[in-house]
Amino acid sequence: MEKSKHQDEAAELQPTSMIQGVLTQSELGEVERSGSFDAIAMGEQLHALRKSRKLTLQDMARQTGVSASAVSKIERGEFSPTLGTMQRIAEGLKIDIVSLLSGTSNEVQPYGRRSVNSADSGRQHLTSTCVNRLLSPDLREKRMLPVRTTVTARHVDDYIDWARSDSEIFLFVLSGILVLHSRAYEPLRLKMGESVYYDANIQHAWTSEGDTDAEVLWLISTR
Amino acid sequence: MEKSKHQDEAAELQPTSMIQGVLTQSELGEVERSGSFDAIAMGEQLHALRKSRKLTLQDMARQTGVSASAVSKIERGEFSPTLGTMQRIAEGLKIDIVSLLSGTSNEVQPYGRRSVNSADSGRQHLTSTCVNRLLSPDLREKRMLPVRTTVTARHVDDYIDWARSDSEIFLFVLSGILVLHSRAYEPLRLKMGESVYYDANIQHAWTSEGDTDAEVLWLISTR
DNA sequence: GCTAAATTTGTCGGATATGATAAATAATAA
DNA sequence: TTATTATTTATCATATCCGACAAATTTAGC
Repeated sequence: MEKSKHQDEAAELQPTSMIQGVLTQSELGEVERSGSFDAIAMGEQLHALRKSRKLTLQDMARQTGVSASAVSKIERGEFSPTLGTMQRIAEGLKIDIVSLLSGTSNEVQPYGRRSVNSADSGRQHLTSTCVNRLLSPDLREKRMLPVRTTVTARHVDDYIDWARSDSEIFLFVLSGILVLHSRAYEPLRLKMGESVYYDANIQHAWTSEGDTDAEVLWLISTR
Repeated sequence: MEKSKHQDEAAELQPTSMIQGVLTQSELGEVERSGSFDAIAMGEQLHALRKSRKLTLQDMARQTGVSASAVSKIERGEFSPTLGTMQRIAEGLKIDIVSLLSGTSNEVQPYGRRSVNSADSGRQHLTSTCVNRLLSPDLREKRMLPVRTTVTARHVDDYIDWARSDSEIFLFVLSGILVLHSRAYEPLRLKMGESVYYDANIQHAWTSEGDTDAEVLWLISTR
C-alpha cells in the first residue's frame, strides 16, 4: 500500500487536479497550472478579462495609459509586453499582476456554497490501512478537504509508502487511540479529543492502537 | 458584538496578517502583499535569488538564455523586462513567474512542523456568544486555522454583526446541537457528528439549541 | 442590402530592451 | 602591495516594443 491509502477516494472526487490518484497532488496541480503559461495565454487572459468587463480597446487605453494598438497586439500575442506596461494594465484594471498572469483574474469567486454532512454520510472507501469517508464531496475546488477516517492499520509495516505532500494536515481523534508516525519524530499517541497540526511534506503514516480502530476527523489543505 | 466574535483570539495569534483584529484579514494580507511590487522590487527579487543560488551573471546567461548584461540591468531596475525574457529567466531558474513576481521564489517552505493539542489545550477566550480555544497557536502562517469552540449564544440577536470573510469554513459538531444561521439559507440544525462546509463570504452566525452549549470543532482557511 | 459609427488591426517612426563586446570594478593570490 | 582572474557595469548596434494615426473590419441602424 502506498501513500494514497487514506487519500485516494478524495482523489477520485477532485478529478481535475488529481493526476496520479494521490490526494495531495491537488496542490501540485494548482502549482503546475499557475506556472504553465506563455505570452499568448496571458494575452488571452487579458482579452477575456476585457470582454467580461465590456471594455473597448479605447476604454482600456484610457484606463491603463497603454495605447489601444499595444493592448490589441498584446492580446493577440503579437508581442510580449514589458513588465512596466503589464503593471500599468494591472493597475488600471485594479487587479494585481500575479492574478493576471496566473489566469485567476477572471475567475468568479464561489459565493455562498454550502454542503452538509450527516454523521454517517459519505461513501465508504476501503483500503488495507483505513476506511475513508470524504466529507462535502459535492463542493469542488475547496481550500480544505475534510475526511472522516477509521484507521484499521495496526502497524507501520502495513504501509508500503508513507504519505507525503506539500500540504498541511490537521487531525482530530474522535475515538480510539491513533498513532502518528513520522520520519522526523517519534511515534505520537493521540487519544480522543486530542489533535495535531503538521506539515505533510514529511513522510507520515497512521496506525490504531488497542482493540478498537481509531476514528479520526482530518483536513488537508489543498492550496 | 461583531464578526470577529468567534474569531478574534485567532487574530491575536497571527499578528502579521491580522490588521484589523479580524481573522479573515489574513487572506487579505496575503493578497495585498503579493500585489504590491514594481520593476525594482522584481529586480531585487531576482538578484537575491541569484545570490542565494550562488550564480554569476554568466551562469545566469547560460541557464536562461538571457544575456548577462540584460540580467544585470533588470536586477538594477535599469529597465523593465519583457514578459518573454521573464519567462526565459523563470524557466531557466526552474521557478514560475508568479512566485518570481510575488517575491515568494526565495522563501523556504516550512518543513516538518508539528503542533500537538491535548483535549483541553489552548487558552480560553470568552466572548458574549462563545468560548474559543485556538488549536496549534504556536504554528504561524498556517493554511488552516483550527479552533475548538463552545457556543454559548442561544439566539441570533446575541450577534450584532454576523461573521463574513473570503475564507471557507468547515465545522464539525462534537456535542450538543448547533444552529448555523446564514443570510442565504434557512437555519440549519446540526447534531453531534454532523458537519458542514461553507463559504464564509456570506454572513453567518452560530447559536446553540437546548440546555447544553454546543461544542464544535471548526477550521477556517487562511489563504 | 447600404451607410455610418464603433471597434479592431496594420503601418511606421520613435522609444526602449537586448546582446556582443569593451571597460570598470571586485575578488583572489602571490 | 601588484598581478591575475572573476565578475559586474557601460557602450553601442540591433531587434523589439510601443504610440499615433491610417486602414480594415465589425457592428448598428435603416
